[in-house]
Amino acid sequence: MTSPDTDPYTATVASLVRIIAGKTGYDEEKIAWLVATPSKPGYGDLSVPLVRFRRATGKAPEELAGEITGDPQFQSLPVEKYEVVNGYLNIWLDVPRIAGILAGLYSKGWEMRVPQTPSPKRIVVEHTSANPIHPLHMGHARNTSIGDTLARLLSARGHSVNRRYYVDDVGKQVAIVAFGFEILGVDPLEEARKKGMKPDALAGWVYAVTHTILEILEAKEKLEEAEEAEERKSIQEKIDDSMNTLAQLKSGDPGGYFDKLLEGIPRAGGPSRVREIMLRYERGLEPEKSLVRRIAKAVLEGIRETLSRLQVEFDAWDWESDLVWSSRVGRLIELARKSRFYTVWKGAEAIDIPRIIREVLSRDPEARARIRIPKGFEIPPLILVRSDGTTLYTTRDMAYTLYKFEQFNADEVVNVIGADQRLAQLQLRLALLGLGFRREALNTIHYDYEIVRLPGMRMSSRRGRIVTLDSILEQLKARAIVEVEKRNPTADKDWIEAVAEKIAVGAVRFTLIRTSAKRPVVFDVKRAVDLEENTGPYLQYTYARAHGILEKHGSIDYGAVDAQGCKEEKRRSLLLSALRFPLTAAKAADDMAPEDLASYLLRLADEFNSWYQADPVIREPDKGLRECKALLVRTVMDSLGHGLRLLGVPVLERM
RNA sequence: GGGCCCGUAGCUCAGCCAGGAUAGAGCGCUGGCCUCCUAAGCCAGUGGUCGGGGGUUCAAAUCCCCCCGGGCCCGCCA
Repeated sequence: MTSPDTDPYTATVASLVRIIAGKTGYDEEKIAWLVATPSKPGYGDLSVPLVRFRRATGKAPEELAGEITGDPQFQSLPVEKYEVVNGYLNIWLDVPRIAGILAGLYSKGWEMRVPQTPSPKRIVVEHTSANPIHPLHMGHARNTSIGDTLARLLSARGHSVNRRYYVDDVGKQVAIVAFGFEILGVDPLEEARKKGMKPDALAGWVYAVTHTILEILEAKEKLEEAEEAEERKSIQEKIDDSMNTLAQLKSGDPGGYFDKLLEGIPRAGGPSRVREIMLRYERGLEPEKSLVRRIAKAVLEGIRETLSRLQVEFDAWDWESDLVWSSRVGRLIELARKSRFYTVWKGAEAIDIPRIIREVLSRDPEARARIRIPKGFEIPPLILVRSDGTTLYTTRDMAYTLYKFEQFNADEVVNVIGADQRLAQLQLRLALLGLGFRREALNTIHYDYEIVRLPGMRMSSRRGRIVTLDSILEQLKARAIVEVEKRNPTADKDWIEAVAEKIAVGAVRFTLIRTSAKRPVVFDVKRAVDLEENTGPYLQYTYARAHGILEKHGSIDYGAVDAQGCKEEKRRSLLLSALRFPLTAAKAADDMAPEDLASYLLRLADEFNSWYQADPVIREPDKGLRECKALLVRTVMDSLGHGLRLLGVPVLERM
């Protein structure tokens, strides 16, 4: 755990933890977290809750404290003093000694980094995977921010990470946009360029209009068949609602498309043509094959452009249709048919999930622990194939899960998918378990996150009622430009714009990462556009401030550092806080909890800003003390910089 | 009906998994700080029956049970 390039604080914690683990038998990782986070200042820099170990060890707090502090290893640690109070062993570190060691490391070109995991794995992180029918909205942005940040954290921790985007081009939604463009008779990429739009934005509109018109046509058919007044009334209400949506969509017509769609959709067969496109595409038949692919590709181009603004990149783009055409899905279905869990349910081919639970899961304690099923929770059989022979999403997703393991020779596959798909993901893992893919089933992790809502409503791409990520970025950027100009009146336009762009990106990514994934967020544009405290830009600003100080100060003379300067209360506390970065980042990676890193960085920035106000660096007359303070700034800056990079928040040297 | 998630200051959220030392930030509100390293900042003040009720424990925001409120899921959709 401790390598020669570990900073002295992290190394000290590691040693102390080892000592305690030896005396108590507790897990090192759990102790590290307890010890390194005293609840309040005044309780030491490290704090050992002795009472907690009483149950396991039977040792009285004073006795255990004596054993720990009497250990020869403990005596060699940079400890200034310690005391036993209220069942705690509170330890004050010898911060000047730590600062001295740190200065020595820096002078030799040392770089701070996240401690490497003792058990590196090969991990696939699949995220975003938005359907290629519309631009990314804030819901996708949460997925993207979480997924990309997880990938960065895991990779920094020493795992091999593979980032994949699943292009879901098989299915009804894509067929609907394709139908729309077929009627318009235009190429989405060319047409979007002509209208000065992004192709995904154009497609999103075409999708919403086509979908709504189809909905109305289908409802009208039902209305004719319906006999009861009650039923007729409810159908009529739905139609009225859709008509309203349609009217709103019409006002966003990029130019002469609306009427063409309105007339063309019924004439071309409406819903039946959509079904036909779907069927023929899944079989890889022309011209539908080229039509659908061309549109999906155009939309992806728009999506990719947005993603690159967010500094998100993928190692692979996996087309769902390729899995079907290459008969991977077919082979999986064949395998299922031979399985003893194959069944027919509601007249369709299916996998008997309840039986897998009874006969496999309940006899496999490890599997039961990894695939947790709520007690009393009924999971229905999983239907594999539609009556018309086309496949279902979950079936294809099973084939895809296996594909991901295979492609990267992965130990673990993390799927960043909304919490609304929990049941489907559970079914998928159980089905894989039943088909004999135990390793894959147990190592597929559904990293679920809650939806993003708009104040008072849920986003709906079917109705074109979404807040696109692009529009949020633009609004943020516009605000940021004003702020940057204010502070840099003489700077040139390009520089200002580039900085504002990074501020916008930082603001979006940070807001989406800082609250835990389990909490539903209401996305308030006004609040998101705020650039003040507790935001990404606040952290960027703090980093830039630290950078500015060091720039003015010039290169640090590490040999001249007066380490005793770090005895002063604010300085010693700030140095230790900054040095908590490696442990914090490692824990955030292991827990897959980016929000923990986010709140650590905010606390560090707060502490730095507070100190900055009170204790001048450059104007410090005493040379040794000045270098000591510069070392402090350097350490804070490194922690902030590394932290921001892990969160995908762009680092700015000036803003 | 069943299941999962959430409920902490007026608002947005940490803390809960691994129970312990006076429950923390930010926004808001009140008052102060730029001849001085970026005021996107700092300082001081304001503000909490930790949804409610039981239980376990020397100790509960944290663990267990019940209830209430909100969201989501239970499709030959994805």
